[in-house]
Amino acid sequence: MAEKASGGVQSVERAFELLELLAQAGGQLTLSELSSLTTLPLPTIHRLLRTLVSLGQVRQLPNRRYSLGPSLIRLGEVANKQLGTLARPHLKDLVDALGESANMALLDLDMVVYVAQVASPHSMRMFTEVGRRAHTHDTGVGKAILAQLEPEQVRSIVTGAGMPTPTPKSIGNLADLEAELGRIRERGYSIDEEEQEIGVRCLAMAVPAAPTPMAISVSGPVSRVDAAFAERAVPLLREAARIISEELNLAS
Amino acid sequence: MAEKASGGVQSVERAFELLELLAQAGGQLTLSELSSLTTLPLPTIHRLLRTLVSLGQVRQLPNRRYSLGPSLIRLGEVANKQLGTLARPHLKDLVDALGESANMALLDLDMVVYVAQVASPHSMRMFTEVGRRAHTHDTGVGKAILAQLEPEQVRSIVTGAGMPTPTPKSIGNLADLEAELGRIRERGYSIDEEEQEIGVRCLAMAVPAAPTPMAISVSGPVSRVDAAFAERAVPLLREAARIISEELNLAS
DNA sequence: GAGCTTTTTCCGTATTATGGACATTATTAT
DNA sequence: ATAATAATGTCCATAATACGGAAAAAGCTC
Repeated sequence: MAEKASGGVQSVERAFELLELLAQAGGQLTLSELSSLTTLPLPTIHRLLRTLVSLGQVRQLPNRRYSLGPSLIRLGEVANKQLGTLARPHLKDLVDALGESANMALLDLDMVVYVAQVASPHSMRMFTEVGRRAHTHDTGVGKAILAQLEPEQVRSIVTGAGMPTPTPKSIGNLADLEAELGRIRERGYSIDEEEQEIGVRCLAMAVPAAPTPMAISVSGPVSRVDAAFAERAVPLLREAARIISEELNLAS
Repeated sequence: MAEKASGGVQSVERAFELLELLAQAGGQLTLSELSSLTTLPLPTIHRLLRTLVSLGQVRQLPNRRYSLGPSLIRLGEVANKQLGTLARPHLKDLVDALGESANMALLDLDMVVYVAQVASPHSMRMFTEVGRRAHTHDTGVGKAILAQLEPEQVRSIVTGAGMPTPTPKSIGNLADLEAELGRIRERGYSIDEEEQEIGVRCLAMAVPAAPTPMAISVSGPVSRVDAAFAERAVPLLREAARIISEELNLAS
């Protein structure tokens, strides 16, 4: 058993390998397709899948294809809440230092979903409901995440979700978006320049080496979130993203 | 190893047992707390958790507590999409038979989230965005789900999420909600009687024996979704819920 | 700093998971 | 409709993994 080098329980590692392959396929795979994507022998794949089916983590369809099962949904939800719990102290640090609302969002298929927010103490402040979904192309967190992905992935995501233009400043086509992502990569952070909502500016940064693409941001009215604010905010965003990354990757 | 009766891979079953315990705890557990909730010996728990930590499915916090890890989020998202895919043909059957929009939602911590919709062919129709979250107390699917839960769970959910009253017909307190849930249990299905939106009525039914609480519904304007409609819709909703339940529980 | 509790590691071995061979089922070609 | 082929599922001897009691290490409380 050649891969016995990680020191973990082999069957558990193999089971999650299969779950990841199903997730990456974005849907369903046959036994043979799984077999072509892994070095595991067919009887081993079959036995592990059968176990996962009996646990509800995988389903076998009438056409014999396998897909991720509904029991993973609740695990994902709780994990999502945990992520918010992890992020909140760091977002609070950002709010304490900068005075504007701080958020965390992660990529959910072809949209971003907000998983944590700490609101600014200002009476006039950005408030983003946790659980709210938004497009990637016209949000700071969305663009920060897209900037980390391969061009084909970016195309697939924005084609899937569409590119509505809620404000005159919204990016509405792929070419402009790709150019903007290039600028984001150079600059190291993204800016939502009133693209989602007139009067609101947002600075965002992806969390490096995250197990699922995610980003953090600070946002507020353009009158406060100006160039001087950006100068103070960017190093703090970078540091918060780094710390979150570190916490996510502890003991791995 | 006394539980070797399921025929599956024991380590995989044990690993998911631990993940479920962490999920049920809603957050974090120590090794000792886990040990008190399972019959597994400490070294076994430790080895399995270490494997899960190395895979990113579990995180160990600086205070040595364990929590669900971020890698489960993406698995949950893909599983969620799969659920929508599974549901859609059955929702379409409902729309074909009844002419009104059909939806599926599931409980996501203390809210419901819509995972699938097939819209009515009418120009005037209910449209619910997939991914949208809503309260449980003022939606048909939410109340159908709550009616399946223990009273303490219901209390916890609606206390956590709050009970806003978007219309004059919305239920705004726990006592009225509990009475309503009693009526739903008797009737076998729930009704959103313009509680979420004036002019809209919704009939919903929980999916029995679902791995995560979920419900399906049909909804439309009160002028069309009347008593005669209900008489036709209820048996079809029940049948669709049964079929979805069956598909979810295949080979388990 | 001592004592107690909890977590982590060790390691001999019992038992499980393995995977090649083969059986069964489904699909495709004729 | 039938035969051939491909894919899936099962069997079982055995290799090697995962097990769990014991002990060591680490953390917490007083």
